[in-house]
Formats: sequence, C-alpha cells, structure tokens
Amino acid sequence: MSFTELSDQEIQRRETLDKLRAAGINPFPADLYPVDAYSSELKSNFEEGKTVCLAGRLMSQRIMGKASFAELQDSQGRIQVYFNRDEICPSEDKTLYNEVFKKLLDLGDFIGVKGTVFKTQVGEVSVSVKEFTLLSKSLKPLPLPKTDAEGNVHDAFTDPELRYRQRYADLVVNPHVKEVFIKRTKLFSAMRQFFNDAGYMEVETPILQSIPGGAAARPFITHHNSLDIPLYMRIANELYLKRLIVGGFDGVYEFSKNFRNEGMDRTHNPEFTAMEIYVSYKDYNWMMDFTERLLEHCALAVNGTTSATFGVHKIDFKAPYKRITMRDSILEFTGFDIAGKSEEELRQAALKMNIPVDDTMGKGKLIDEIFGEKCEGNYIQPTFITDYPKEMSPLCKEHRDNPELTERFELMVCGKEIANAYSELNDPIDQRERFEEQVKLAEKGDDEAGQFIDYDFLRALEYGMPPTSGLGIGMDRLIMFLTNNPSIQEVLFFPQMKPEKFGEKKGPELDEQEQHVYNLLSKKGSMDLNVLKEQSGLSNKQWDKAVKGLRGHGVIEVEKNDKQLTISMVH
RNA sequence: GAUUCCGUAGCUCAGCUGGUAGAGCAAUACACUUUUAAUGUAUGGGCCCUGGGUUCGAAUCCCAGCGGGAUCACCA
Repeated sequence: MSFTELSDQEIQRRETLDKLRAAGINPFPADLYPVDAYSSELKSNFEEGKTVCLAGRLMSQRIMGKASFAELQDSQGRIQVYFNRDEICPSEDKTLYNEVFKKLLDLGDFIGVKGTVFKTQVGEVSVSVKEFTLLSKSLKPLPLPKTDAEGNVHDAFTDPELRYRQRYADLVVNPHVKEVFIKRTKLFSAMRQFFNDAGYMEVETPILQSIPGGAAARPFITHHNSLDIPLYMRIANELYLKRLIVGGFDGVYEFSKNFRNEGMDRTHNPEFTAMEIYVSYKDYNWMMDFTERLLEHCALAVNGTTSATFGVHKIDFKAPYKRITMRDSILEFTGFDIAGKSEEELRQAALKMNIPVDDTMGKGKLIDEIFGEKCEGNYIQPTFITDYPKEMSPLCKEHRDNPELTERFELMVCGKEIANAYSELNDPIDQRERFEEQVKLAEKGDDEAGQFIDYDFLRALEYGMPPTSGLGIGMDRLIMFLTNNPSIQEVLFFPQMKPEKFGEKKGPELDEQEQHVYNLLSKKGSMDLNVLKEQSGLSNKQWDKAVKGLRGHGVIEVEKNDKQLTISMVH
C-alpha cells in the first residue's frame, strides 16, 4: 500500500481532521492530560459517584440518539463510558455532542474524559462523562475485533504476517498479546532481583567484537570506518564475562542480545536474548541447585504458580529437578553404554540406531547425535543432563573423575534445551589446546567448531581465573515455556521479517500498454472492440489488462450493441 | 533448503465443473436518552498478490515469481 493511495476511510479521517480544526479543536494538542484513574482499577474498586479523569483510545461507540455508550481502552484494559447530550452540553449549543462526539470522533482516537463512576442498569461499571477532550486523532482504522456475549471473538486480527509487521496494531487489539510481553518483562525483573539479592552485579560487555567468540555460529559482519577493520556482532558474551571474573568480581551477569547469521524458524530469530551469569568459587553442582531455585522463583513471579502448560504438556518448575548423566540417559533409552567406547564403535552404534553419521564426526559429536536423536525428546519435566563429552565443550572444565567428559549440564524442558552451564575451564594451557583443537575441527569441515582463537582471552586466563561456574539461559525459549507459545515470534515484539515493500503501487497515470491502446483509439474516438484489439497487437491478457485499466481510469467506455462491442473515448 | 497450504473491501472470510465480485463487521447518512457483537433503514467502498500462458472470456485452469503460515532439515 502506497502512502499516496488512501482507502476511503483514511480519506474520511483526514477530512474530519480539517473539520476539527475548522471547529477550533486541535486534533493533536500538546497539553498534558491530568489522568488520575485507570480502567481495571475503577472496576475492581468500585466507588459510586467518584470523580475521575482518565484517558485512552476510543474502541467502540454505541450511539442511541441523545445518549451513547463508548468504550475507552487504556494501558490496563477497557471501561465503558456514558455520554449524555445534556450532561456534556448543558447550554443550548449541542454541537459538542452532536457534531464532535458523534461525527468527528473515530474509533482509535485518544480521548480524555472527566466524569463520575456509576453502574448501569445491567450492572456494568461505567463513567458518566461530564467533559471530554480529543487528545490525539487516529488517521488509520484499527483492525478491530468484536467480542460477543459468550466471549467469542469475531473478526480477530490473526494474520501472523500483519500482526508481526504491525505489532503496534496487534498490541492495541489483542489483549492476550500484550499479556505475553508483560510476562516477559516480569521474567526479566524476577531474574534480576534473584541475582541482585544474591549480591551479583549486572554488567554490560561489547556487542561489537573483533573476534566473535564464546560460541560457534556464523556472525554478522560489519565494518568500522575510522579503524578500518571488520567488526562482528556478538554471538555470545561469555569470554567477556569471564574476563570480569579474572578482574575480581565475584558474580557478574548480563542479559545479552546475541546475533547469529543462521536460519530462521519458529524457534530461531537472528537476534535473541541470552542471560549469562558467572559466579566464582562455585562448580556446576552448585550451579544446578542455583538454577532450579532461580527457575522456581521466576515461574512464580511470572505466573503465580510453578506449574505451566506447554502445548499438550503440563510442566512444573518446582525445585529440585531430576539429574541424569548423558551416559545413563543414553543407556536408559538405547541400552548402549558409551563409556570407554572408541570413535568407530560409537559410529557403528549410531548406524545401528539409524542415525545418519559421517566421517567428520568425532566421538563427542557422535554421542551428541545419539543423545539428540534418542534421548532429548523424552525429557518433558525440567531435567538436568550432565557430563557432556569433552569435544563438544571447548570452554568447559574437564570432569574431575573422567578426562573424557566435562563438568557441564544442560537443562531440558519439553525436549528442548533452555539452559547450559559449566564448571568453567580456567587452565590457560588446556584452554589454548582446546581452541587449537576447535580450529582443526573447523578446518576438517565441522561447521559447528569455532574458527577464531581469542589470544587476549587466553592472556586473561594466564593471569589466573578463580574456579568459576557459569550459566546461560535462553530467555526467549524460557518465556515461550512460561506463556505457552510454540513460536519465538510470539515472544519478540519485533521478530525479524523480510522488509516490506512500500510505494510500489501504480499511480493514476496510464502505463505503457494502456497508453498504446489509448493512442490508437484517440485517432478515431470510437472503434469496434475487436478491430482495436487486433491493431493493438497485444496478447489477450495484456489487452484485457489494458482495457480494464483504461476503464478504471474512466477514459474509455465499452458499449454492447446487438452483436458487437464498441469501444469509445469518454469526453 | 525440501514438502505443503494460503494471498479477494479497512478487518474476518464466501465465491461451485471458467461467464465482468459477495456477506458480516468497520465507514457514510438518517432515526433512537442505560446500551453492550446495541438496533432499524439507506448508501459508498475491489490492480481478486505480481508477471506470463490457455481461452471468445480467468478471482477461478496452467507456469514462474513475490510474501506469509505449517511440517521437516539445518542452526550445540
């Protein structure tokens, strides 16, 4: 839709703008409006006759001659407001009601009302308006759904494309959407509070990085002009937080917007939010206790209960959560024991389980594939999976009892990973070797391995990092579980979309083919339709389109006589 | 990336085996002083996603494209 082509209703609203100004009413006044009440509050604490001042969008109008009901929607919800002609216009001049209220207000306009609270005959809490003010005009009609007496919503604004592209409209007309984002914010503040109460510090680390470290993913690349160097949008903030632990903070955390230049689907958006926290002198066992207490706290803060529904599943975030090693999990679901097996034995075992494998896969990758294929999906209730193979975890400390494993856990909910934690690797020599191993894997063709070595990070470790445990939580995934939304787009205000095309609609001027037909016709003024069609040399489709277009522009007309069609110019 | 479905009025959607577009809501006008999906009467409103093809004739059939949804794959 081009900005130059307006719908009927949009034109009408622009005209009412002029009428308002002519009536001496500024449709976009600058003055503050002294709001002292909110819709839901008035309904829950009903006080007959209380004088209130509230503001919001006009969402419905039921005009019945000299009295009308309307609905006002503010940040908390909706409330009915009652307009009575003689209340609003006590004098002889009734234009404020008859003209301004009835004709110059449109649905979607922001208005302020002053009046008194009362209950209607049917018992609905309403505000009887004594005075109203237009606060801001709405020039574009909202996609307004209606709700009937049974609570069924009609004409709901549901098209996902429109909802995501025009989230502002989605939020106005779909209250349940707003609810999701309120919960999202509650989740963040609950988590902050939990960390702050524990004495940890919220920090900020670079988003533009010269080495995209801390994870393996394709980064977005940009360029810094004055330094003339490439910079990468961060794919993780892990290595920076650990530098701060080196620097002497006990606990640091950051809600990190990360960027990964990879596929998009209902669980992946190019930018997403991770929370990462690092606490010194702790290990991953401590972190498991901490994590389950954290999630219990967050679920309560968001939903008022630790239980949550996700699709067909009922889940409960009440601590403690089940813990199982990756080895025991694979043993349980496949009967195969991965302990002490060679790479070839693992590959054969995977093949027997019909899991596709190839030669680039090392031991760690093979185990991960088996787990992902056969075990992961079984964990519906929050479950810690512990002790991952070393090869998959280049930033994680080797397991204290088994050099093939690492002290790592992931928290699975409904078969999906929502948290990942380590006893952090703090041996700089081991860390250097692991990075070098990753580079080799990357060269071998493993696109999940990291290609960069962050030497500055190694230098930091050489100064010494205390034993530390770190935890990462996928905030978008977590809020999906807490609000029962199967798609990440529903929990992001502005999910990534292909850019919309504006202004490509054809204007009122004739296009090439239309002009061609018009020129031929203009020589005679009136012709047999088939003769003109033949002269034009256009294909059937092109001809049809051109004629329809010309008729649409109102420059020609087609008349049907007894047997022939005559086409002529309109003068 | 693969498969599949969808794209018609501001919104939600009909539109048959091809014959020049329909409804409800929203809008406009009139009536109506406690309605609540208010009601009644009347009216206006369409590049039927784009391009090509088949046809006397395409919203409808065919091909391609664009945009979107779903499922799968990929993305620890």
